[in-house]
Amino acid sequence: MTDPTPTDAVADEPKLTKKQRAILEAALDVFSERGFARTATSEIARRASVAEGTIFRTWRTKKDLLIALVTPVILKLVVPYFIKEVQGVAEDADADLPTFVRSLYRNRVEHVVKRHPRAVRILVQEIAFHPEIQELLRDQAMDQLVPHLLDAIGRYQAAGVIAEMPREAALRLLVVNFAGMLVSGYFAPPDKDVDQEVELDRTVDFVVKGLSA
Amino acid sequence: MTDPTPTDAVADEPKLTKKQRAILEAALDVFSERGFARTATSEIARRASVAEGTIFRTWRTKKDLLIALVTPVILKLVVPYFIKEVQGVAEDADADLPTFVRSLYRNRVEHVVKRHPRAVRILVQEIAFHPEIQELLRDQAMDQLVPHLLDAIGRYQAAGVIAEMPREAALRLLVVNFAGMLVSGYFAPPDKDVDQEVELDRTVDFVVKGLSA
Amino acid sequence: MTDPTPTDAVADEPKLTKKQRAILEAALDVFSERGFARTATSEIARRASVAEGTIFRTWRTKKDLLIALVTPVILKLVVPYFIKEVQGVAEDADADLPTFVRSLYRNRVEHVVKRHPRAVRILVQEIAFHPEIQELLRDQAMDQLVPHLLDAIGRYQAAGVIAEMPREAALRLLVVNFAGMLVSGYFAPPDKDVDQEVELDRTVDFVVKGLSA
Amino acid sequence: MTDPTPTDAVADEPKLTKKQRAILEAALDVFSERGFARTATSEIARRASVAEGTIFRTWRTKKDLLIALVTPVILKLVVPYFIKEVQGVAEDADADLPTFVRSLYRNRVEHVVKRHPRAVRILVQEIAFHPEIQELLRDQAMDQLVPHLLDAIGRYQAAGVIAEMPREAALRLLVVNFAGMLVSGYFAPPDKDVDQEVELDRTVDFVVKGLSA
DNA sequence: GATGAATGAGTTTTCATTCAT
DNA sequence: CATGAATGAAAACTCATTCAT
Repeated sequence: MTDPTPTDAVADEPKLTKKQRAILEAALDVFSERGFARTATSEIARRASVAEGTIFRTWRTKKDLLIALVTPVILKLVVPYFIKEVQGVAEDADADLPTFVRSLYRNRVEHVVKRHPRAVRILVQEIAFHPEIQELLRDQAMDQLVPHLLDAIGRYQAAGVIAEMPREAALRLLVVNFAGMLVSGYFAPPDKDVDQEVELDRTVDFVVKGLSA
Repeated sequence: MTDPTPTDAVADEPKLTKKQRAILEAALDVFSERGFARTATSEIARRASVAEGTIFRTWRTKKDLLIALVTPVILKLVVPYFIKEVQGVAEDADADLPTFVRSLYRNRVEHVVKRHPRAVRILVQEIAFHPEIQELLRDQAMDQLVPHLLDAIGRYQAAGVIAEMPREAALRLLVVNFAGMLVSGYFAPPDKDVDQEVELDRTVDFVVKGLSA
Repeated sequence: MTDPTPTDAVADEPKLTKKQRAILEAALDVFSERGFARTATSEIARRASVAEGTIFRTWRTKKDLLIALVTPVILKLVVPYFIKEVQGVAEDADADLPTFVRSLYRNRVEHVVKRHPRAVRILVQEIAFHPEIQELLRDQAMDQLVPHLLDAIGRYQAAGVIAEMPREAALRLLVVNFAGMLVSGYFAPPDKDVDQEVELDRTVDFVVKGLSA
Repeated sequence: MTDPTPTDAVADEPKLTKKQRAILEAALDVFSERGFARTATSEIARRASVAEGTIFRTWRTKKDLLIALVTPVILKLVVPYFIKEVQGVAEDADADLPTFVRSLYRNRVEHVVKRHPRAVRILVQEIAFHPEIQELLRDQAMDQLVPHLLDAIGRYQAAGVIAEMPREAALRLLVVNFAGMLVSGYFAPPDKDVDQEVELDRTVDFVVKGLSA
């Protein structure tokens, strides 16, 4: 909405020179295309039209560059839009499950995945190999987002809308189907929004029915 | 059940010397731990207690070794046990959806994922970067498995057991939740089978309800 | 005695801005700690709280900075206090050897080594690799100090106080034991002046006896 | 005497290929000429007529190469010939001080410094900057050689041959003048053995007189 | 004068692959 | 078949120096 060109928000970062921004932008491209380990810093420099040494003035190692790309996405994945949703549900006891799930999914998709598709891809690919990133995600996402979602699930179970099962199990199903929606986006060519809208509806419908008591 | 030591079936391969087997076994370990691109062939040689050059007598390049690891899993993912299931359904029109989904999931889990966990992990990580593997998966899995599954889905829709939606959409939901089950296994510590059994039941239940008309 | 804070006399240099002084001071630290070749100019800038480029406004190269540090010490090592001593001996034929050696050692120690310990250390470490510095030392020290000392030794030999041997050999023994005194100061912890005083006496005694006829 | 070509005993090392030996030999040259930090591994490779990567197959880092050069010298500096000397003195209470000092100096010179001049030079230059080497020298030399020498000094003091002073002070004078002898060898061109023989005699004479009661 | 971003040549190190033994 | 020393191309990173602001 604010940003009409859905792009990885390299532009967000403050106090970066043009060249530094170009480096981030290039790294985003190459890391997501070829993977972190397969990418040479010389390639990044080439694409950013920058001397190779320039990269290392700002980021001391190649890995620092990776983390600089991935950290803002992790933060955005969780923090800003989240509060409203769950609080909305918390305050409005009537908010029904489909609305909750749809707004949860849609916000993540619109604010994170559509804007930072390359960074999300890098995150998914590299998280298995970088303890620092795992930690970051755990600290940020797990300790912030997860408790709130578990609470919400608990409330829906109390209201008889979600079937009896460990709340963690329900959360897993919720998350997996969200991830599946995204991943299918990677495989399918990035065509019309219509499709994605329909896909969103269908997935929400599926999840709500699947969880129902 | 059949195989008491659930291990990646390096042993299955015929006509391999001890050293070759050791190399495959070591590569399986290291590739799955550190990723293909991050793994040095010298490390594989070290773990296999083999000279560095020995690897290249059997596999001309490092990539050949990767493909040698991943190919059998792709084949096993699809071919042998599959036929019965879907044919069973095909012949027995009464076979209900829960039974179908459960047997589908369970077979995959037991015959592929439990036996070849490292190879599956490598496959998931590397498929994005290796056209050869993508092609292999497409040729084998997609052209074999997918049509059968789409047929089955179509039959269930005709019988009113699965809601109206593109069969591909239903397939995606089916697959994503299967994958989600596995992935959660990677994160959670590999504890008791009971849990996994319960998880399987729950997932099957969820999927069946979610797909229901 | 004259200078209560025994420090490398960066402060002596005239016409230097605060920043320039800070740079010299920082370079003195780092060069003596890590050696010239191992020291990055950026590290000097950091320690001097100065921009990286600032160093090169005053000294065109890193090597110029080294020479700027080392030159004054070389000059002080020789010129100012020396005249009196040897001239005293020259005029006062009665001056005995112990007094001569003691005053020679003490002056060097007090006026050079105590005040410029880091610069002396740098000089010792780097002289082997920089022809410019060797030349400087030869021009200044060798051509000034050495002839005077050889003369004095000759006089003591004529007076029968120093044994027959080439004057250069006697000079070497004199210098080596002076250097040894200093070097042992580097190894031992820098404790009380008393010790050093005793060490001085002992070394003088040793040298005088050793040289005696 | 035993070894007609006084060379750094790279040849001593067992189980090294020709190329590995060439690398050590080249490193010995370049390190001693230009200093460790100023030497590029590419230069070593060039002089050894070897690919740069070859260096790192045997020594994991440039520093490992340095230590490989310096370690044997440290060991030889202390261990093998030492026993006889001091034990000779221990058993033969009549052994006079000049004989002891001369044999001590001569053995070190002949077995270490003449054979490993470049390695000794490297050792002297680099020891200040490498804790590993300091430790090695402390462990080997200090804990082995020093106590024995202090004992010997004590005995000579008891016999009234060495003046009263802390035994450590006498040791320092002994060592410093030994080192001075060597160092002067570095400055003077390496000419005839005769000179060095005379120099040795003179230094021994000087030290013995200097230490005398 | 001062700054610090930028450079690019150079440095150490890695590693898949080859090949003589 | 197996070995492991050797290669060389490429990788990540360093750093003295320049120059626009």
